[in-house]
Amino acid sequence: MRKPRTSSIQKTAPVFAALGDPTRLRLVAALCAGGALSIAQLTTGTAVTRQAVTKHLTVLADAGLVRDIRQGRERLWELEPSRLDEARRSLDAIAAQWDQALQRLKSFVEK
Amino acid sequence: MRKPRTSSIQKTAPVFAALGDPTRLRLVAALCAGGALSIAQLTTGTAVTRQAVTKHLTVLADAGLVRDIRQGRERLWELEPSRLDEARRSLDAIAAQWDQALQRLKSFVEK
DNA sequence: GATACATGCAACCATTGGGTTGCATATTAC
DNA sequence: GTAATATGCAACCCAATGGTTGCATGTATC
Repeated sequence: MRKPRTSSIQKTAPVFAALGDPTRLRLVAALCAGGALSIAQLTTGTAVTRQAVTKHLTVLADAGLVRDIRQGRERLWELEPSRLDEARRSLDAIAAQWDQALQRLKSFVEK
Repeated sequence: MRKPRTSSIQKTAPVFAALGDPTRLRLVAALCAGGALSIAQLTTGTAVTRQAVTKHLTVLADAGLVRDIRQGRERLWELEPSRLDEARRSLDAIAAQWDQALQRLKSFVEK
């Protein structure tokens, strides 16, 4: 396994940016739990408008985190498994990198 | 261990937002590798201004990811271990949640 | 004390972002 | 066909963001 270079880690910025909003994070959580959901379903119980939800969904889609499937007059949204898995791996990589830094900091304090 | 509720996961949004910028991600990576660095050090080799770097550092600081220590005429920046560890755990939690969703999606396909 | 270095502060600018409202269009359901 | 539902499109608004430049201030250094 190749040590992650800075440049590759930087490619995760868009994913982080997409997740860096409470509303979008809520949408992802809902899709995690609820499978494929329509815009209307994702809107009910929210403080924001349907249009706002739509916008957030397109942002998530641009980051490759979700995908839409047309079904009749509905537009269902679901998680994008491959990209989500990729993002998950990025998180793991960063977590590992942080772990190293934390180790280093800790050993420095104890020195 | 208590199952993560949506509300608790949403608290990680600011951290994601802070990391959702290539420049800031680069700064975090630099601090991961380089320990405590001055603003000037963090600026050299960058396309942006020293002021821009300063702004990004305050954003990271607001998210609790970095901390500054004054040393003479320099202002050194380093990772905030506790908060970083907390963020790391959040990432792990989300990753676990995603794993569940991925499992569910996969088993659905194979059904 | 004068000079160089590291940073702070403030104003300013253009773009993006999150959100809304209003109206048009497709797709069921009756 | 008509009514109801689900969504699309576009314009608009305001606040936040990422960035700059110019100048002031603190701190070493000689």
